[in-house]
Amino acid sequence: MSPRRSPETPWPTDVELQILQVLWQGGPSTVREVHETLYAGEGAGYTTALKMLQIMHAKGLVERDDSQRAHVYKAGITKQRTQKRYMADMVQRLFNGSASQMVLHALGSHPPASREELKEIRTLLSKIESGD
Amino acid sequence: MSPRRSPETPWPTDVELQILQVLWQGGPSTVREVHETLYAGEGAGYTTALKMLQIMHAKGLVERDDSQRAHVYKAGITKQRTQKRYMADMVQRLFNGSASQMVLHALGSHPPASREELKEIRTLLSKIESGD
DNA sequence: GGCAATATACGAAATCATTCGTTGACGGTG
DNA sequence: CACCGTCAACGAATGATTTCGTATATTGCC
Repeated sequence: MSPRRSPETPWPTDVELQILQVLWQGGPSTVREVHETLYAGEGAGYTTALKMLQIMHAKGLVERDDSQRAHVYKAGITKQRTQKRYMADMVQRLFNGSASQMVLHALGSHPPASREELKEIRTLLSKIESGD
Repeated sequence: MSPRRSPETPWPTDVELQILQVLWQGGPSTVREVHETLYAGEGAGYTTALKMLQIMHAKGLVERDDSQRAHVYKAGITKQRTQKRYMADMVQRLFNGSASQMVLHALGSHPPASREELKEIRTLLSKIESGD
């Protein structure tokens, strides 16, 4: 009956997050594509990317289509959900659970560049203020 | 000429961050105090806390007064600066450098509880809008 | 069929974070 | 002085992450 309780994917590590970014950005990709995008020329070798994707598959962080010879991997968790998860964790661990404190920090350190962004934030604030 | 380039402290790990929280919260503390606060009854043993503080001292994450038998440790980095650093990193790695996107996420997932917080955010927005 | 290119799979090394056990020093109390 | 509790120091075990080398399978092509 509960709406959608995923089996709780583990936290992506740093490298895993980089790979997820590639998949979020470029969509389902082969190992080669991920490797080219992430380590173009420099960086880790092909088998490293392969191993990482295999590990991530075992963890449920990516899904795999192995119907072709070159398996195709796609993100197993959405960018949205991951962002939310990291945010919640950071709020808890670093801002004593106060999202507002974090927002103030964010706006103070990295003020929004565009007028549209400011407007978006104001709109959301109003929505919250009016009781959602 | 550059204003104040600290020798770039390494990122605190999870456990290290917990310890820093204790020091930020309770001020300079002995190993015993940190241990009691963090692992009261449950959790890691005393020597683990000691070892962690020694490691953190070697990394420059904490400072130490060893003039007494029970050494006194205090945070070597401020909470403010650490918050800012984590934020910047997260914005870069998870929000494509857009702080606004992160703010929207934060406000969407964890709306501010109090009216004061909302007001604070609005005030900061105005300040930003008026060209700082 | 045999070869070259490209793929997956697997195991192992290197590094780091975390935890603990043990040792030796210090300090107060009887 | 001898004892007991507390302390710092150190080394080592464990587990996770990341990297790579090697083995093996598949495909297309001559």
